[in-house]
Amino acid sequence: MTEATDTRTPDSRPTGALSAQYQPGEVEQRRYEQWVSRGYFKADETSDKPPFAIVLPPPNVTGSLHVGHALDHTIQDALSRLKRMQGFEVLWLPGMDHAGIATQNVVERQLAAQKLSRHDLGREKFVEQVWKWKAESGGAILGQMKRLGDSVDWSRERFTMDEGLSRAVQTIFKRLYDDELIYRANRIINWCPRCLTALSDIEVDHSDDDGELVSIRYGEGDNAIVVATTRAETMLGDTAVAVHPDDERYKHLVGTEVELPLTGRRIPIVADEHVDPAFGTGAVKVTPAHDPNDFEIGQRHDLPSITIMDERAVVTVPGPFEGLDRYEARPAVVAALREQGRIVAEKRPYVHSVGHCSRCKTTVEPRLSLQWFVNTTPLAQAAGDAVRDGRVRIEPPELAKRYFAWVDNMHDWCISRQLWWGHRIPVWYGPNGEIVCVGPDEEPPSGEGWKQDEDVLDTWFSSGLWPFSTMGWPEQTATLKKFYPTSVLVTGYDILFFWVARMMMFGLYAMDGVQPFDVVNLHGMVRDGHGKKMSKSFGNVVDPLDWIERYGADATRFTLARGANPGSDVPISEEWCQGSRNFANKLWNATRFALMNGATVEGDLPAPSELSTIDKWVLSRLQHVVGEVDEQFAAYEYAKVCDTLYHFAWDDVCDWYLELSKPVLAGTGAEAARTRRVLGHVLDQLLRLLHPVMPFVTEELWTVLTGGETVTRAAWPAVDAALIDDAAEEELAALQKVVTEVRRFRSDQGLKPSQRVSAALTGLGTAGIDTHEPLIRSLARLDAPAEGFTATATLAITGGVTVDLDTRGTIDVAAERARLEKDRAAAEKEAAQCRGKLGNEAFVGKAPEHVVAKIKDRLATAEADLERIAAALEALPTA
RNA sequence: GGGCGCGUAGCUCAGUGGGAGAGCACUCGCCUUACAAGCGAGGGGUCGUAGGUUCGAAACCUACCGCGCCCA
Repeated sequence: MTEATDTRTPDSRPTGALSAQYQPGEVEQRRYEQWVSRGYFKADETSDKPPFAIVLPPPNVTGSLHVGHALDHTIQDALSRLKRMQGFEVLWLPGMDHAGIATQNVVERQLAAQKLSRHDLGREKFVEQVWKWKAESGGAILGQMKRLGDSVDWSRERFTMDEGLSRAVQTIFKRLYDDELIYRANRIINWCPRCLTALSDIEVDHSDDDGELVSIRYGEGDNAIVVATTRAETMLGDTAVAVHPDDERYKHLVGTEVELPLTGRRIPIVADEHVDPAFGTGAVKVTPAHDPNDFEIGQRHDLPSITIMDERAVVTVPGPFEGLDRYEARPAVVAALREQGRIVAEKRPYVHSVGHCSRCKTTVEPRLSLQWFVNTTPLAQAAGDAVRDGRVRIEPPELAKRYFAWVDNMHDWCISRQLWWGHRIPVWYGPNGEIVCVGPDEEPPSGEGWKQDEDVLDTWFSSGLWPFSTMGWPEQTATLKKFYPTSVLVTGYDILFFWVARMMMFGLYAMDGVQPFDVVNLHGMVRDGHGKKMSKSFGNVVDPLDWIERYGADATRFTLARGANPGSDVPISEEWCQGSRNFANKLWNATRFALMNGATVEGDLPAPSELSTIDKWVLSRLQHVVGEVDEQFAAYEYAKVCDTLYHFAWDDVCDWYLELSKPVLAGTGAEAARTRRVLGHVLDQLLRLLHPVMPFVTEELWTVLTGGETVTRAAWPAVDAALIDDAAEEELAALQKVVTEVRRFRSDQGLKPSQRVSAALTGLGTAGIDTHEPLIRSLARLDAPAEGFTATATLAITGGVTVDLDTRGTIDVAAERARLEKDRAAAEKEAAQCRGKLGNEAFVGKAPEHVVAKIKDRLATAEADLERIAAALEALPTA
């Protein structure tokens, strides 16, 4: 891999030629190490430059770099590199999340392999074990980020469980507690019977699963009432039957009691607005301890709650079902009811929405238990207002609707987890029922009978503090002063609620109303080349490291960025990555060609008055491109940035400018010198523009081309309006038109590129391109008319140029006729369309003047074309 | 059930009132002295359907059909 590029020392101008192909592997590793060791990514809070800060969404310590990270990081890195070049003091702060349940599960699985549970070790030993795991196998992703080229400040790496962040967690917990925004209550919460912990609403994934719907008759005769349920076993904990108050069918039963089968208990029939009379029989069983809706009904009607299962979802009610798991108890209960003739109807399969633990996929069990909650009402209000009043901008703006839908209807947040890995809740319970919340600088109460709460906090509690806890909060650090609020938060729209809303709530609360970031830039999910979700079972998962290995980090990044249209998902495929690799190679070869031809960045750029039209044209195009890229970056339009640069580099620079410049570069005079300077300038600027997205190849080429130390710190190109030259652009368009038309003729005639053809060109002056005749001849492979020149074909080109060609009698008349007929059809269609519009009085009367003028122009062009085509057809020998 | 979004070339997507575009794929011709990971040329779309607004609709409005996502 190294033999390709090792002909020069890393920092100097080339001592030999660049290889014919770009080999990313060696370049990437060498450049990355150099960047870090030279401190290019270090942020300086004492700098006078304006700040630009991004905090990296902390990946899980258990994670490895997947393609979603690759997209997220590519965007953040592009922004960071752009801003560095634009003269900002950039902080991109890396770190990791301790990922409570996920990490604990990893270590528990390891223990299970040795037939051990965490309880065998005990809390202290277990947590020690987790730390050990973290030290040995955690954080693999950090090394992988380097492969991608992430320009993070490694000296500031943080971990949500490190000392400083733990202090931040305790500080904010205490504040919220003292402000009565944290409370403890017996509530129904989502419970994972496998992880044995509470889950917040967002840690539950819903899916439509096959189940059963069983209709059960409670009571006898006229008093009988039928209820339907997908979870028959919970009937053991029913404490009422509810019907809608206006439901005529049951009016006579409201207020009466009915016997609950299998238990002998008598339960009331209550009326509640919440019941949907149209669903099933219109009567529902009420199990307050095992269903969130039923819990609400229970509260309203003051019903008792009977817990019938333990934390592992095993039935605890004394009797025949005791000791059965919920899935064993369900058929057992149904069988017992059937024996009593109480099963009225059964529907299997019955598809309904079922909640699953987002970590282990186990079906969650709603469970009544004592947990800690955050009262989100005031916090969510502030989080919504910050976006409503424009202090925080969500990009793309359409996604703000989703954000509002969430923050404006937020439930209180269950923050306690029955885990051992995480921030332990800083609350102590005394022997006489005292409850003390301990702040970071306070000593916990000691003495007989005091015990700390056993639970830890939800992982998102600490990651919600990330934008300021990582900068040293609660201390008033220089870093916070310089870099808070952060500039942009880049993340996928899937964690808008998980994380963004939490950071908004905590940031505004902890930082006296100052938002944690000015802009939230949301991107989509990475999908395969057919827009399908990537999944292991489908076998379409892309490993970014694999692509980096085979195609290079730049190609991988370019592919991702090129697909990143605002608000929509990002499809990628290996073919497209190959295309990106090809693009990197194109840049490599263009630079190689330029160096071989003496391109330089020494000295001032010649004044436009001294330059050829070709040079003026490419400089003019460059100005437009710089302006477009600036606008596109400012609008977070990464796909468009890539597209603009791809076309400028490939079409304008490589296909036209380099080709047009070859004859000049072959010379040695002053004109050649000027073109070498322009070529050097254009490539220098192009490599700068591409650096944010393709950092490695641009660094390698730019340092070789310019002799500069690094492009990472080179100034971002600025538009020079004096170099915009409409006349040069028009002239080039006319030139391109002639060349393209001749090429088309040659191709249609089956003339090989090696076959020179004599031709006479007329009308170049009319088109304003008479000075370019030699260029046209070289690009279109046309020789000057020799003695005995006889035109066998005539090309009449829009703009007034005529090319008479002597094909030495080999003209394919049929092909030429077909070509001309096609052109005529197109021109006729165009002319008819224009005449139609201009003949429409309403159009001429109501359309804006410039639109009408444009149509008139088009008609004139089409008519002139028709005339020329007719003449050419006329002149064609009859077959 | 509630909300949001999307249907444009074979595939993936830009285009949001005034000549249907890109990348890839495809066809043809080329080892033209930077690059075959390349060069040149070309074919291909009644812009989901039906109405409406407008001088003019792929774009705006309404309905419908199909697909996706989020929430319950």
